[in-house]
Amino acid sequence: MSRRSGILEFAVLGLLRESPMHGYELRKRLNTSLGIFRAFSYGTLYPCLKTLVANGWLIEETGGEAAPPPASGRGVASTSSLAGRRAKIVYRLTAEGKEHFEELLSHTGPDAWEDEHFAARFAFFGQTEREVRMRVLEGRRSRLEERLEKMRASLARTRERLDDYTLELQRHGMESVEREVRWLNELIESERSGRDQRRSSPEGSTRHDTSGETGGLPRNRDNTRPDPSDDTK
Amino acid sequence: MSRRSGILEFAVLGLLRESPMHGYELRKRLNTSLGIFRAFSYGTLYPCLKTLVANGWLIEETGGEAAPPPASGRGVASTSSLAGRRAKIVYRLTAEGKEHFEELLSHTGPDAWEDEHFAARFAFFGQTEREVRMRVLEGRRSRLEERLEKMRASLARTRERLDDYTLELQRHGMESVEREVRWLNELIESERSGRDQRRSSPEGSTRHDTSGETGGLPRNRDNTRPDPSDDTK
DNA sequence: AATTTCATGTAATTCGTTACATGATTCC
DNA sequence: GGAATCATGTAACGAATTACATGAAATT
Repeated sequence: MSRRSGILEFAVLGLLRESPMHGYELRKRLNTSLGIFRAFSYGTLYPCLKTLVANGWLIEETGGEAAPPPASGRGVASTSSLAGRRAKIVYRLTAEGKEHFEELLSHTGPDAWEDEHFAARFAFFGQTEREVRMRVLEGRRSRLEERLEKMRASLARTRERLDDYTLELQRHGMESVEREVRWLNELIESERSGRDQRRSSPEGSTRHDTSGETGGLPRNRDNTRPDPSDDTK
Repeated sequence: MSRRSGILEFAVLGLLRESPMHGYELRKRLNTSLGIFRAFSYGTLYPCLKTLVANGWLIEETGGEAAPPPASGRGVASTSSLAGRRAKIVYRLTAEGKEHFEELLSHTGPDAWEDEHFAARFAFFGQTEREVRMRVLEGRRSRLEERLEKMRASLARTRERLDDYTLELQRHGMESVEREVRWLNELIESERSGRDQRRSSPEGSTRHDTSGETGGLPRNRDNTRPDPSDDTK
């Protein structure tokens, strides 16, 4: 069976949906373009790709002609077409894969509000139905509000017994969560007022500049860990 | 050898240093008092405790293995069945354990600036030498600044190709990191001004006033609340 | 009396990393 | 021709979770 990672599977499917890629590039996109994801290692990625192929969500397209059974008629010639470099194994989403991804997109389990999961969901909001986006945002918010409740309670209970540093750490942690809640509030407000009803095409952006004041933070801790095989190094 | 979790080991040692406890309580402290820690499960905690005992850093104190262990005379031994009642096991730090913990406290490897590790270190700053605190805070800060650099680069590189949501996620992530940097700056400033408040000779007596932080951390506000139980699950 | 909370554990499983191998291509 | 980077994998291990199993104490 292939109860693979969930988040990795989801992200891979989502990225490949935009365009076919080989493993190496995929990993880079995972770490940079979707900055939220922690750096998955090849030891994780490649086996996952195999599983996805085995499930029929992906097919491999080898660029090399050495293989006699290239069954599927693919028009992608080994050279020329792809900007200068030629990859060994290009993964492409199958129809079933696409279907599976859509299904994952619309399925909102209570998993979807957890830190990493939420970030992954959010990263593909461009492909997500508005209704689902709402559910995810609101789910996340109430998850955080729960968390806040506990933190407040704990703080009240232990206030006297702790030293300044511990207290400060808790205070800071709580503030972070509060910020994320505010951020979510703004996003939800945006969705409601119908900011952009988008479709999957990456069109121009209505960016408000990066110095915007939409305080808060989703990706709290554990983002990227140092990685031996890290890019941009 | 037991290259156990590192952070769990560290936290357990640190908590037990303050006072002996049994496993169940330990876990609660891990989740609440030191709110930063993700909720370790019993499946993680108990085996870890065993390892620590095996290493000689802890000893188990069962209700008293001699004959009459009931502590305060109570309905003991009602279970006619032998084997003694299943007693609480209180763990106490041994001298070696204490020594080991001090060693961990003063050792600053590049691990120490990683997210979870850092939080654990910070939580025990009360027991930590000022000099070491400085190293950890500054190490953490430069780790984050590195991170920011990468994020900025990535953002600049991909700005055009991404949709609004992805961009927003990245923006938000960056802001979070920036915010933590500012926090660290304040803390570092506090440490600096807290040191040698009175008549500072660079050396002199190395009194460590672990409790009365003259520098003063940013104070926090009141949150009074009663509260029933809590448990992260 | 029944339920909840306290308390301790184990086995199987999931998720992911490190370290190791290998080779092709590009840049200097 | 040698280094760096691109590219793909595997085996061994690591850390932590879940689900299971047990039982005592306190509450209702």
